[in-house]
Amino acid sequence: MQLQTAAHAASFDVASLAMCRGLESQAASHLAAISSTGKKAAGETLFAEGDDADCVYEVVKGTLRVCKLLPDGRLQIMGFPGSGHLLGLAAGGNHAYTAEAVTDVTLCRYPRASVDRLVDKVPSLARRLWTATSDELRFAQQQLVLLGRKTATEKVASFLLLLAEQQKSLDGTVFVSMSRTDIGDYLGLTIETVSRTLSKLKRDGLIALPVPDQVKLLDVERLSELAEGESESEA
Amino acid sequence: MQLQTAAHAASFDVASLAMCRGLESQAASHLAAISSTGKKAAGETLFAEGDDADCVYEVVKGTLRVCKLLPDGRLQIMGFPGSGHLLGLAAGGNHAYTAEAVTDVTLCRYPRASVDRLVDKVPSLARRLWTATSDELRFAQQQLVLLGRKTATEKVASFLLLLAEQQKSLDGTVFVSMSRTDIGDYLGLTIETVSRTLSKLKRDGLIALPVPDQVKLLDVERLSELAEGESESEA
DNA sequence: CGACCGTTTGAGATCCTTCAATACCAGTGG
DNA sequence: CCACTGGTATTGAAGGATCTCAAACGGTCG
Repeated sequence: MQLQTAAHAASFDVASLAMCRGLESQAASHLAAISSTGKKAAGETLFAEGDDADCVYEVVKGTLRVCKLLPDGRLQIMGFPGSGHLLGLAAGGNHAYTAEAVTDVTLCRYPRASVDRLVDKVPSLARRLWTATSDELRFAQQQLVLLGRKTATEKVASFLLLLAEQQKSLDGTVFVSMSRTDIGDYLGLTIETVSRTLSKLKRDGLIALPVPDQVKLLDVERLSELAEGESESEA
Repeated sequence: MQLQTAAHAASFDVASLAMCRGLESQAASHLAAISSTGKKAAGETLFAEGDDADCVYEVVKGTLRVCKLLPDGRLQIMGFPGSGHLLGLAAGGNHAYTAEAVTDVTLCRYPRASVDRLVDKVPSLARRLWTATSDELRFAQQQLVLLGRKTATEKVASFLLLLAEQQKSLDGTVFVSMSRTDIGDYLGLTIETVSRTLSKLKRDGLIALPVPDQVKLLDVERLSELAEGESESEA
C-alpha cells in the first residue's frame, strides 16, 4: 500500500471524513496532521487477525471484508465496511479479525498512539470513537440474531435489504460487489444455498437478477417481512 | 426494583466497581454520587428492547440474560452478563435488547445524562466506557463465528469453557445457572440438541454431569480443541 | 473458438429440529 | 411416609433444512 501524508497530496479533505464528524475544526486539523492515505487493490490484505493494531483506519472509497478464521479453514465474515466506516477500533493491542479489500479501496490511516493521545485531550473525539464502536456493537448484535435464529431465506432477504440501505438505492437496484462465497461466509451458509435462495426469491417474484452481481428488489415490503421473520406461508 | 442512593446505604463500595476501574478517586466519587443501587428477583425484567435508555447499569452480583426477540417469538440471547459487566452502553437513545434476571441480581445504576456529562469532563471515564464497549464488541464478534460456523458440539464445548473462565473454576466444576432453554437460545440450538450434546460429551468422557446444573470438565484440552473447531474424528 | 472461473442446478447425505414419550426432582397433600 | 403433580431435562423416532458432491451453464478473455 502506498502511503503519503494527507497534508501533502490527499485527493480528499481529511476533515470531511467520518472520523472527524462532530469535531471542532481544531481537533479535526489535529487528526488531519496525523493521518496518511493509502490504497489497496481488490483481494489485498489490510491487516490480519493477530497483527499488531498500530493503526485505526477509515474507509474512504470501496468495500472491505472483515473476517475471522477457524483453524480448519471455516470462515465467518463479520461485515463489509464501506465508505465512512472505521476499522480497528475494538483492537486491544492486536486486531481481532482480518481485513481484506473486496474492491479497490482508498483508506485513511491514523496511528493508534497518536489517536490515543488525542482522545484524552479532545472529549468530542473520545465520544466520536465510542459512538462508532457502539454502532458497530449494535450491528454485530443484530447479526447474532440473523446467524442464530433466521432461516436461509430470511438471511438472504436481510442481506439484500442491508445492501440496499447502504447504497441508498432509489429504484431498488443494488450492486453486489462480493462473490457468492463471501455472501455465504457472511450469512453462515454455503454458496449453493445462497444461490438457490436467490433463485427462489426470483421465482417468487420478489427480486430480479439480470446478472449475478446486480439485484433488483421488486417487493421491498414482502422482503422486509421475510427478513424480520414474520413467517407465514413463505411458499 | 427498590432503589436507594448509594451514598446512604449501599452494601458495597461504589468506587470499587468495574465502572470505576482506572479512574482517579475524584472521578470515582463523582460516579458514586450519581449512582443508585437496586435488586431484581430471578425472572424479572430490567429493561426491554426499545425502552428509553436512560440509565447505564453495572451488575454487582448475580447473572442477567440479554436477548433480542423476532416477531414470531424466536429468541436470540446475546450473553449472560455477570458481576462487573456494564449494560446499556451501546444504547443510542433506546435499548437494543431486553435484559432479564436469570438469578437474583444486585445492580448499580447510573443515570445516562449524568454519565454523559461526566464523560466529557473525565477522559479516563470516557476511555473506560469505550474500552468496555470494545470488549463487548470483540466478544460479540467471537460469538458471530460460533453461531455462523460452529457445529452443535463445538458450540456447547465453547459455552462450557466460557462458563469455566467466567467462574475461574479451579477443579473444572462449573455451575450452570441458566436453563437448557436459555443455553439453546444462546447457542442458536434447540433445548433437545443441547441436552443430547451434553449427553454425548458425557458418554465420551469429556465432562461429568452429576446434576443438570453442574458440569465437571474432565478433559479441558480436548474440549478446547473441539471448541476451536480443530475437527478430526469427533467420534 | 475454447479454456477458465464463478454461478446455478440437481441428487443424496447429514445435522439439527420437531414431535412425542419417558425420566427425574421438588413440592404438596393425603 | 408415599402417591401425586408440575416443571425441567433426557431420550427416541421421523422429518426437514441445509450441506456435500457433482454436473451443467454462462459469461470473459486469450
